Parts: sequence; C-alpha cells; structure tokens
Amino acid sequence: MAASAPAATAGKILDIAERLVQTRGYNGFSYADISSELRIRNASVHYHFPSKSDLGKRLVGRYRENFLAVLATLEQDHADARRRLRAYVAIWSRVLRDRDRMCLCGMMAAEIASLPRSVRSELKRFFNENEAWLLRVLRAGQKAGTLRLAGTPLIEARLLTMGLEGAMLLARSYGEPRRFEEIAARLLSGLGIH
Amino acid sequence: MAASAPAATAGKILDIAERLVQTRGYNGFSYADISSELRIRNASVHYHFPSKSDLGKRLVGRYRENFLAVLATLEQDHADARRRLRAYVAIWSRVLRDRDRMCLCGMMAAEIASLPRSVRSELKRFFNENEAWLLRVLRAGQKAGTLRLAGTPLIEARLLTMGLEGAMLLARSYGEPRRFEEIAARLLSGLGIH
DNA sequence: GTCTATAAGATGATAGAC
DNA sequence: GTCTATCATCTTATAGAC
Repeated sequence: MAASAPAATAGKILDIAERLVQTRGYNGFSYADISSELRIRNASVHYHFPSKSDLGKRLVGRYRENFLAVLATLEQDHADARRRLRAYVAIWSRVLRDRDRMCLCGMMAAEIASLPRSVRSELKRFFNENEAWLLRVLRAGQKAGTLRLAGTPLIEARLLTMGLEGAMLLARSYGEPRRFEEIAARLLSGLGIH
Repeated sequence: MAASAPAATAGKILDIAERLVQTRGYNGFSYADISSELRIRNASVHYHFPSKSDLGKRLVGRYRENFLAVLATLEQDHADARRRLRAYVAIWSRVLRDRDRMCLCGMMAAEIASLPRSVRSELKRFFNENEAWLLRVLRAGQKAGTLRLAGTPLIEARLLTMGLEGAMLLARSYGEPRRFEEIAARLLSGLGIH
C-alpha cells in the first residue's frame, strides 16, 4: 500500500530531479541526491525510474508538456503579441529567480554530447515547439502591425530564444538575475515593445 | 629525464582537458579520459595537476589569457570597429566548427553551481575582460560613426556576449553550426554591420 | 616525470524480502 | 512501493619505487 496518493513519489522524484538538473546539470546530480532529499532509499528511486536515462527522458518530456501548456494559456490570456512576448519573457525571469534555476533544456543543451540519445530527441522537440510558438506570435504581431521585425520572423524567433538562453546562462554565472532582465528588455525593445 | 621538452606533458594535458570541457563539460570528463588519450597513467596526470580544481583553474586561466591575446591582435589587425567585430564573431564560429566545441567559459557558466570556488572566480574574470574589450570597440565605433547602437554600449556589449553564447549553446544542440552564424550575422546587422 | 599499487568513496544498478 | 543487501565500475586521489 502506498504511503500517499498513487504515483505521488514518482512526481516528487521528478520535481527534485528537475531542480537538480536546472541548477547542477544532468551530469551534476545522482540518484543519491534524490533519495536523500526524499528520505527514501536509492533502490526506491530505481523502482520508479529504472535507469538515469529513463529519468532524463521523462524529465524533459514533462518539462516540455508543462511549458507548452503555459504557452497555451498565455495565448488565451493575451490577444496582443506584445503582451504575449512580455509574458513569455516573464516566465524565464521567474525561473531564474526561483532558486537560481536555468532553463532545463538550455542546461541540457550544454551537455548534449554526454546525454543519452533518447534524451536528446526530447530536447530537440522542446526547442522546435518553442520556436514554433514564437514564430506564430511574431507573425501575428507583424500582421497586426504591433511588432516591428528587423529580420524574418524565423530569425527573430531564434534570436529571442538564443538571446534569452544565453542571458540566463551568464546572469546565473554572475548571480545577478538583473542582467537577464536587462537583456530581455533590450530584446523586446528590438521588436518595438516598450 | 623528460621524454620531450620540459612541461610538454602539462600542456598536452591542458589541451585535452580543454577540449573535453568544451564538449562534455567540467562534470562530464575524468582524469581517466585524459590519461587514456595521452597514453600515460592516471597518477601522472595527478603529478601535473594534483586535484581536478587545480586543473579547472589553470584551464580557465590559460583560456582567458589566450583569448585576450587574440583580441589584442584583432585590434592591431583591424582599425575599424566593424572589422573588429566581424573578426570577433569569426573566432566563435571557428570554435564551434572545431569538433563541435562550445566556449569553455560558456560551458562552465552552465555548471557554475557545481564548480570549485577558485574556478568560479577565474570564470568571472573571463567574462569581465571580454565585456571590457567589447565595450571599448563599441564606444570607438560609435564615436567614429561606423556603428549604430540601439542601446548603451554596455547593453549592446552584453547582448552580443549573451546572444553569441546562447547561439553556440543551441546551434550545438542541433548539430547545426549554421544556426550560430545566422544569429551572429543578425546581431552584427543590429549594430549596422552588413 | 612516470610508473605500480592501492584506497576510500561515489555512482548506477539489481535481487529478493517485506 | 519500499526496504536491505550487494554489485561492478568509475572517480579522485595518494604512497612509494624506478
């Protein structure tokens, strides 16, 4: 009999592993880190996620699904492309200020060469879907005349993603989330958002 | 008696470790990776670099010095700010195309939370000196009227650094260096460089 | 400067009891 | 679903011979 709701432990494991990857990287945490924090045994973690690559794959999959769900609500909450993009940036600002996390997928992108294949393909899906969302928003804003794009929507979408990921990376290394927000504001102002 | 020139091994160790950090990260390689590639024993690597943090510190220190030396030659070779910035971007493009490397310090920035303290301070120095160089070039270009800055020189310097680091990160995860070059060109065009 | 030998601890993982 | 027990392997490191 489970001590709590069914599969509750699996979720807690994912929560802890997620934070560990976001702060220390996939190669920077072990099952022992999770089991000690959850106060269960190492073997129990293996029961839920037999291998570390299983855990990594599920981690990226869940992160991608949750993130896409948030993006969907952004579209419902805001009709204007400028508001959508401000809200998009605010997501990352909160991630960074939540115990100094990096985007899970940005962190794993750095480790791409030492990641299990199954994890890599989940990663690529995240970035593709993120890009597709930004592309839609940028095109809509351009059509509505609320955004001013210097390049093609695709280039601007990629500049935004790469710029924000790089800004998170550097701001974290300084321990100064303000550095992220400064550059995020600059990226938005480049699109005519003030 | 040494098998080759004095300290030649230490340099080879640094070369191998540098590539390993740039591709797999500080937490993604071990002394065994180095000793097997150099075909010496694990203990021999420890003779040159007693602990991994020693190695990490020297690695970042050497990288920073070499990089700053290259930037100095860029200033001698090119009087024009636009040419200097094009050459600056070309450095990173070559890094990326050299066996899929990431900027050593960008890679370590991702791992900041699990890095030895001594390594962290070397890292910060790299980014500070890199920013100072860009700041000088941007100010000179602005004064000469050869660059068109949308924000302050400081913001533009940081956008450039963060944008290029993020572009390397993402381009590598796709295995498509072209993605880096696309965004690098976009960043330069934002400064009036075509 | 490199080697052999060795060690303590971490890491990813499995078998089988409860 | 969690536990104890156990595993092979890897990792960082040191002592001392050559």
